[in-house]
Order: sequence, then structure tokens, then C-alpha cells
Amino acid sequence: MPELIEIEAYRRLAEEAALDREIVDVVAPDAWWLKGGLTAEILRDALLGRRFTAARRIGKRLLLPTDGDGPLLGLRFGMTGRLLVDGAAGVDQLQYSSNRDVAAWDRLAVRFAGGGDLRVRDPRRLGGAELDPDEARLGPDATTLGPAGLRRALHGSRAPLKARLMDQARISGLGNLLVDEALFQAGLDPAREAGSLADTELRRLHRAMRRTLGDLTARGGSHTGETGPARRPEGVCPRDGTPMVRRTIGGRTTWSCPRHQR
DNA sequence: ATTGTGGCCTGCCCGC
DNA sequence: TGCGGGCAGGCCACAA
Repeated sequence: MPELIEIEAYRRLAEEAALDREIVDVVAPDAWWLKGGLTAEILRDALLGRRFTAARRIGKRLLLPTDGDGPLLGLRFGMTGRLLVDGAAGVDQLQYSSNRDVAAWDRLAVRFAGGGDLRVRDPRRLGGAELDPDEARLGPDATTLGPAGLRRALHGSRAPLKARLMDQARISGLGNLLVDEALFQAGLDPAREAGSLADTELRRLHRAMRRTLGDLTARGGSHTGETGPARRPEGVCPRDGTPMVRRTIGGRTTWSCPRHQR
């Protein structure tokens, strides 16, 4: 599914290929996909004649400001959304989603002068588009979060560590796979109380988070972690061979090693 | 305020 | 062979 790593790839694609092109048409056939009172007509009127001036990202949200006094287009991708510019995808493979090319799954198309477009293809319709989203509702981005920021995000919380790490209002960008991988690398039990981490554990988690983001970006996505193959029945810990444990934590399927994650 | 739960959505996979 | 149930999880509304 798209997490921070995939959205960053989308951002880069948009930055390289979708900026400074005049918008001549907007197609948004799925009312459900438009959030915050947005309609196809409002969106169209707001974007026609304008150009995207930048491609920013906060966590899993892609932000496309427009020129003049135009609005900012905010895009969420849910778990199956893909970004395409001129038909080229920002990410080749998306786990848990279909990679088939089905035009009926296009929830938004922004067409540019001279041909070509920016499109979001989202089979399960869990993403959405919004104008001028409230950015203050998002916590600091996981890629820029320092050890002190991580401590602040976890401090005093009695929620499970994993739930807190996935809370986009505290830290933005981490989803199910990235969090499981980072906790695996850090040797921490996802069910631990978030506020219970000692200083050494906090630093270990911070390092693991940074390393996980770097490694998985280099390897090609959130699904390429060391724990990937172990996320199945009969799966064993790639580090010590212990049978992996499957639980629901923070409402999400969670795989962890009962031996070295404590 | 904080934490937990259920539901949305639908393609895909497995078992019968 | 076709069918139906379960599964995947980001996000939000709502409850306690």
C-alpha cells in the first residue's frame, strides 16, 4: 500500500512532469472521492486555467499548490491509489492493489494543454481529493523527525506503541508495513505502551525508523522489508527463526517476533 | 483529551 | 467451473 515512501515517489513524479502546465480540463466522475464538500464543478472551476507550481508532501498526503491566488490541491491515496502523469506511474508495483490498467478506476484526471494529464487511479476508492486541506492536523513528517520529536510523539501515551506511531496527527507518513518493519529492526514489541520506552529504546527506535525508511526507499517500497516474507501463516523470524506472531494492534494486522521484539 | 472499535470501499484469493 | 466469504488497511465517525 502507499505509505510515505510511495507518496514521495508520486511527489517526485509530479514535480518532474506535472508542474507549470496549463490545466484545461478536470474530470472527477466519482463524487465519493471528493472530500470536504468538494464537487466536480467546484474543483473544475478552481483549477481551470491554472498551473501547479510545486509538489509538496506531508506524510502520506500530496500537496499541489497552484499559481496566482489559486487553491492547493490535496491528494490522499488510501491503500490502493496510484499516481500517473501522462500515463506513466510513480510506482511500478503496489502491494494489496491491482496493477492492472483499468480506466474505470480513475477517480481524478487533470488534463493539461497540449495533451497529457495527471491522474489518480484508485480501485478501492479509499483515497480522495480536497482543496486547501488543513495541514495543521498532520504531525511532523517521519523523514524529518529527530530523536526529540519522536520522544515528544510518544511521551505520556498509554496507547500501544504501534498505534501511536501510525497516528498521523502525531507522526505523519508511517503505515502498517513501515511500522512493523521499524519495530522489528528496533527489537521492540508493537504492543508496548508508547510512553514506556527508555531513552536507549527511543534512540534505537529512531535509528531503526530512519534506517528502515532509507533501506526500503532504496529497495523499492514499503513492502520490501525484511519482514515481508514472514507476514504469513507459518512465517518465521528472518533473524532468529522463531515463529512469527500475528495480532491485531491499533486495528491493524501486526506481525512480530515474540523472541527478539520486547 | 485519549484510546478503541466499526465501517467504508472493492479486487483478489481460497475453498467448496 | 462458478460462487461466496474473508481479507487487505488508510482514514473517519463515533463511543466510552
